Amino acid sequence: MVKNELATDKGEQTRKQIFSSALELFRERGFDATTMQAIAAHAGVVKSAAYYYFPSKEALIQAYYENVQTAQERLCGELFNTTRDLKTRLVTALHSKFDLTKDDRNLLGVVFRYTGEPHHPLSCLGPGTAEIRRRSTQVFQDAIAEEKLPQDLRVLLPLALWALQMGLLVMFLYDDSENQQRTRRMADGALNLTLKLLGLAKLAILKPIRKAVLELLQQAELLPGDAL
Amino acid sequence: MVKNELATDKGEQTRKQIFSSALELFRERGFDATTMQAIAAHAGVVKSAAYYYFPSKEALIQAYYENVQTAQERLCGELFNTTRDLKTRLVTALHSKFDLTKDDRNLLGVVFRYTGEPHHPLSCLGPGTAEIRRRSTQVFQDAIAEEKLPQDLRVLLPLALWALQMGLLVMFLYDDSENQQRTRRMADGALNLTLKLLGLAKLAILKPIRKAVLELLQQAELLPGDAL
DNA sequence: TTCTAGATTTGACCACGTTCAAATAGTTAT
DNA sequence: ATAACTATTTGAACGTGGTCAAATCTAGAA
Repeated sequence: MVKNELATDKGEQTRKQIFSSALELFRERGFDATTMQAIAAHAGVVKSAAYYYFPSKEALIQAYYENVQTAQERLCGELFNTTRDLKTRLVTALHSKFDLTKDDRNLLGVVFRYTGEPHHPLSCLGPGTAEIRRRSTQVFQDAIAEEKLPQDLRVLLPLALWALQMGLLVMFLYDDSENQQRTRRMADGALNLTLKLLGLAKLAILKPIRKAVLELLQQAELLPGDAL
Repeated sequence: MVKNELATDKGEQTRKQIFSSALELFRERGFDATTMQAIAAHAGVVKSAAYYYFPSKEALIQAYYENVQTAQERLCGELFNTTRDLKTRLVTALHSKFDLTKDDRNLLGVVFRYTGEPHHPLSCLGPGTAEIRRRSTQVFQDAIAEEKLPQDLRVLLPLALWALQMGLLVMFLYDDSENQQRTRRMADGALNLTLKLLGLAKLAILKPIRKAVLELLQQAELLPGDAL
């Protein structure tokens, strides 16, 4: 995302210093209460050095989220190699993101800051974040890869699951129940429901519904490329 | 929301001046490019006067959104008095918000800025905005008021429609099609689908699904008070 | 070694959102 | 009219995110 092009070894070190200082301070004091000056000082550099590596304070959060995504891919990748059970796969896909971020909910919230501003480079639905969105969706695509499914569902499901995850993530941020049990139960419930509906999807009576949904999403340009 | 308690007449005038100056400049230059200094100057006061009436720059957007909400309530209220047709009512409820904000999409986006930060006073899902959320939901409650519906749906539907509206609003912000046709078609399609599903809801085979959904939302504390 | 081009680091600086204590205007009671 | 109290207005100041041109460092070529 930022300065990930080839950099000098020393540069890479500095970048890591700044990043981990930022994380530490964000966790300790919260995002807004942490100044770039403090981050830089903690990393042993001057403020403008931080801006050499990260274009903005929020970009540090973006980098954090990319790390989380990478970790999720690793976790899920391992599990997908060892079990073929669809439900286990999906449950893991969802819960892994919760597990990875449960202690950083205040950081995570910042990811959503520019949701409503399409032109902002960090808009979580904008073109600037398309790649990480693709990766996020890919996890679900991998999760259902082994299933026998009609082609349309093969496209639709990962998208729907990604959307579900986004929604649950917001819920996760607001969830004040112990260890966010509420959100986790919701995730499980939503998955069960999805699987149940998946079983029902072939029913004749639901055929027109399913077709209608698909057409709707198609004309909304939500299906193929990266409209959203 | 802000300083709506009794104020002097002159104070009220000043407040209006500042608010309309803000709107004008936001529309002209965009939210971020407009400085509080500029707003105040345009309103003929000094910068800190603006802060006497609005606690932050974003609070001006909040005030804008409240105005939109009020306008929607008026529009829908009128229509609900003249037609009993459910679809017309729901279509109006959705489209009115689009119509009212179509020229202010860049302003509208700011409303979502603190979606991921529950403790921020302007978090669009937080306690600080509960009242406007209630009003927003009330419109849909009014829209379906005349229908014969089981009690659970009477609670569930307005909530679902409010959520639909929020989702569509985000889509609306990203929609670069002429006059946001795409989002509008999506809204109509989603409504059709909802009505179709409503017709199907009594079907025996769907009974367990419906029950499952309800239980899920219940345990997520999404139904009654203002958990979210 | 010296030169050069690029990567990195620096400190000075700016713009803007926000705060605040003090000044002023308005209103009400005596 | 005066005093007392509140609502409003003001200007000065602060902190922070971000920019920039210049300085320094690094590594390879001559």
